[in-house]
Amino acid sequence: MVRPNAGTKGVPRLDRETQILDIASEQFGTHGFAATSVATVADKAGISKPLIYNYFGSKEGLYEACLDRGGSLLADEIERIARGEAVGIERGMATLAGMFTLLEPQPYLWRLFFDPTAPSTGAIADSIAGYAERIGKLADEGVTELMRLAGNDDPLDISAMTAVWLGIVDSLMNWWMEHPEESAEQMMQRCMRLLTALFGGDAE
Amino acid sequence: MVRPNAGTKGVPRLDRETQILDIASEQFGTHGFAATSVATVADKAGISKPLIYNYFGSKEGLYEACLDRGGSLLADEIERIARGEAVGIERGMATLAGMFTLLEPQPYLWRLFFDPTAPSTGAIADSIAGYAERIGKLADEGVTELMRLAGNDDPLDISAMTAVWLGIVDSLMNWWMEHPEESAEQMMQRCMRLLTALFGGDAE
DNA sequence: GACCTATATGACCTTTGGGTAAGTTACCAC
DNA sequence: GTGGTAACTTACCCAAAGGTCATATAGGTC
Repeated sequence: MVRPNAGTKGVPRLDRETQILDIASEQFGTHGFAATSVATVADKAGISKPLIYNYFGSKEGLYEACLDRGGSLLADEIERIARGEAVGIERGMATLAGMFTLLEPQPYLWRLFFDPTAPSTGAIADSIAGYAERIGKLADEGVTELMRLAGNDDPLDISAMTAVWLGIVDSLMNWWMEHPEESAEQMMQRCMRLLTALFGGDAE
Repeated sequence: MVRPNAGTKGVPRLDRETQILDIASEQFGTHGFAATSVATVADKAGISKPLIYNYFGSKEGLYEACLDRGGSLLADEIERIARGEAVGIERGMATLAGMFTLLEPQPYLWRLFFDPTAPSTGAIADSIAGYAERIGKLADEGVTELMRLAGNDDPLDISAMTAVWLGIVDSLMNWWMEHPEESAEQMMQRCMRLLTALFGGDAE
């Protein structure tokens, strides 16, 4: 039968891989791992399924490549902010600002690391755990410092507060994805206003 | 072939339905809608798949029945608390206390309403939206009042703050499910300590 | 021109899960 | 005793999705 582009020197592999990962990241990040099919990614990339399997080995391999690409961006940025001088809530706001800016062109990137339908064992789980550890470690540091300032060093309290902080970030990201017309700058200003509403003027 | 319980007057239908919903709620709430199969629910209930389809019509019908049963519990409790006199953060803490108590025997109930793998159109989506509206409406009332006290009546800010509040609740529920040894009372005390850590003594 | 490799495809296989067909029989009413 | 119904089952169907097989050929090297 006719095979449209078989036997062609098409797109160089590295370019094609980047294109595939752009589309796959958006699909996985928007719909979740389980609800995204390799066939859909291939369709949207204008290629065939076997090519994706040739390059990435499996659906999990594809997801892992997406994580590796996006995770470095995310974790590097959060680590960069953590090296700053901000502490406590100020550090939290700085982290949010950096993430809004980073994620503005690709807000779905966040969801790659917080997807309940991603595999919970194997390479993907290990990769997610690795990035979550990097991200959570910094969150934990920031939270531990804030809790220490408040005189609380209970490990379970710190763990719960870290979970709450990540839950706040997650809900803001989700709200933002439901309001894509809001810019990163507007989101940051909104966060400052919410902070002020909660703490009054001393958040300044 | 042998059909073990075919042709028996087994369990009265209402009793069997309750049993099925207990198991289905736990499976859906623990694994999510998509990752829960009707076959698994049947296995754990010790019955066959066709019986579930006979009683509930479809997988979506089964989920909807779970939502209807659990949603009334959740929404009724939150509405009961909302009729109290507490305002602002005090009301939020009262809501948490009520929910911890309600959910202690069945923490997965929360997840039925916050499952990204549940269908986003059709009857289930409508049902979830209905309960989410009841729950979110109360959250929105509480948040609107808090924001008004702070001098902020921007609708988008209120919407974002409501999302943050629900994100906090969601992250606490998830943390709790990862620490099932903690009692509802301990969770409430922990929340008070986290609150104190953030606001200092005036949260008392 | 021959050979090799890179880039690519349609067709196919297998498994899984939503759902149904056809059938069984205990219990109850008449 | 007969008929009807409720509660129930095994076997089966179909579609979808993960993944593979066999094949095509443009372009580059020798």
